[in-house]
Amino acid sequence: MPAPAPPRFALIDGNAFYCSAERVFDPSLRGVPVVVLGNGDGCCIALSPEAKQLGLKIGTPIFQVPEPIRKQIHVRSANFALYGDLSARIVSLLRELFPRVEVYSIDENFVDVEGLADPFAACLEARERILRWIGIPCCVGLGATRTLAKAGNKLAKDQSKRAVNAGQRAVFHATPQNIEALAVEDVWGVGRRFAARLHAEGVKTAADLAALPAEQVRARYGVVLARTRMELLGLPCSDLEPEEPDRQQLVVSRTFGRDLADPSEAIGTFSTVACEKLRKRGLAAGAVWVWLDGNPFKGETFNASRIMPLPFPTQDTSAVLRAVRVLVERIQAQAGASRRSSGGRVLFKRGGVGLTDLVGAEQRHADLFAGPDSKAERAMAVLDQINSKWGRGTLGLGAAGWRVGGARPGEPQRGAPNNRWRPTLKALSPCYTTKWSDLLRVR
DNA sequence: TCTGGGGTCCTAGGACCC
DNA sequence: TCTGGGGTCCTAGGACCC
Repeated sequence: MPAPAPPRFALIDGNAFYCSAERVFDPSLRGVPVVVLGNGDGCCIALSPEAKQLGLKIGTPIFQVPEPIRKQIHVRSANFALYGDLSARIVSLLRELFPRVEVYSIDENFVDVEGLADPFAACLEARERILRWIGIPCCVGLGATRTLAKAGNKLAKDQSKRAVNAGQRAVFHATPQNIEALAVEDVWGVGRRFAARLHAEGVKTAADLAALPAEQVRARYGVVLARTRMELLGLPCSDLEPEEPDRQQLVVSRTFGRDLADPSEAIGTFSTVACEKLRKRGLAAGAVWVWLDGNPFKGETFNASRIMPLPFPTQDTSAVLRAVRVLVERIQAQAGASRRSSGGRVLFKRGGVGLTDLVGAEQRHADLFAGPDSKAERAMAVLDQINSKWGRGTLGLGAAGWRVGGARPGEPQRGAPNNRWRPTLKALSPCYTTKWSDLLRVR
């Protein structure tokens, strides 16, 4: 058998990242089952190993967890400001150690290990530093392709779980010859649908997928999976992308705290947040869309979306809000019409705003009639400055001046009084690293 | 009572144009 | 009334990712 190709890529991934992040500043959470809940304290979105051992699954609504189990777990509301900050610290640490780093997600980074004398040792060292300096335990996968590095990462997680010497075993070099232990559904690029079809064909492991004829994969599953198969064989079809590509769209959506007959305030707030993100990235939106869904858990299957092109790509919240108001009214009219015969009305459970046809704000060509409205956009810049200094929601527009960020228990609700659509968070940890008021006190 | 949020890419089919 | 090929753009739907 030929010697496996040396690894070119490594994937460094924080273990149960949100749970580990909560543990960094709260030692009482270490060694005990920790669960982090998503929007409105709805579903479990992260589980510590101890929580997984209790049989909890990602995505389970917390109210479905049996009471005896719930008594044993420590629950936190998702605190993305904290997680994002710790993630950025990991990235800057990695940039000191490796020539190229691709930020793949909040808890995963690909790095370039090509040409290193001892890639395995380099990754072990990176893992050790992240653990010691930032406090997040990681696993590392190495491979000749990004797909193999991903596979190695999963195998490293599996073997370090059982190992006595967890540090050493948290790094795994995956090769086309040693991936038979990886279930095909755990291959990067194989989701639920493909996994079911592959199983039906008798393809159970990553090695089985790699062994399928190329044409067969191409014909039955498309080019994406065909590339995945190539990468499992050690033939690279993709490289690192150290530069973040320009966004194509920007979405803000939520499940409402309760069912709403009139979701316009909530949608207005999402629009405000979306526009803040837009300006932060130096982008302008050429079109706006809105969608609203009923509550499928109560048998309400209504859902609809509407899009509106803007006369000129804009960064101006008030221009977006004007479009959004029309779109919401149109969807409400459609919902009303669909219920007129039955005499009922539609209650909405979930909705969102999308900004699309994004362009760089500086790349827009001036248009005498359509804009940009530079006066309005300067006003937006001032608004952003004030909100970044005093906190999101300090200042807003009349049509949407209510608060979005997670208020903690006891914190007064700023903004419009009628914001009951927003779920309250019961167990939000302090923003230890991003808010002066939440700095840890040592005494 | 309470059921996550934010993205990308590919493909097929239709409209439209030459 | 019948008859063509080829290109592009757009959209909707389906698959995937974290």
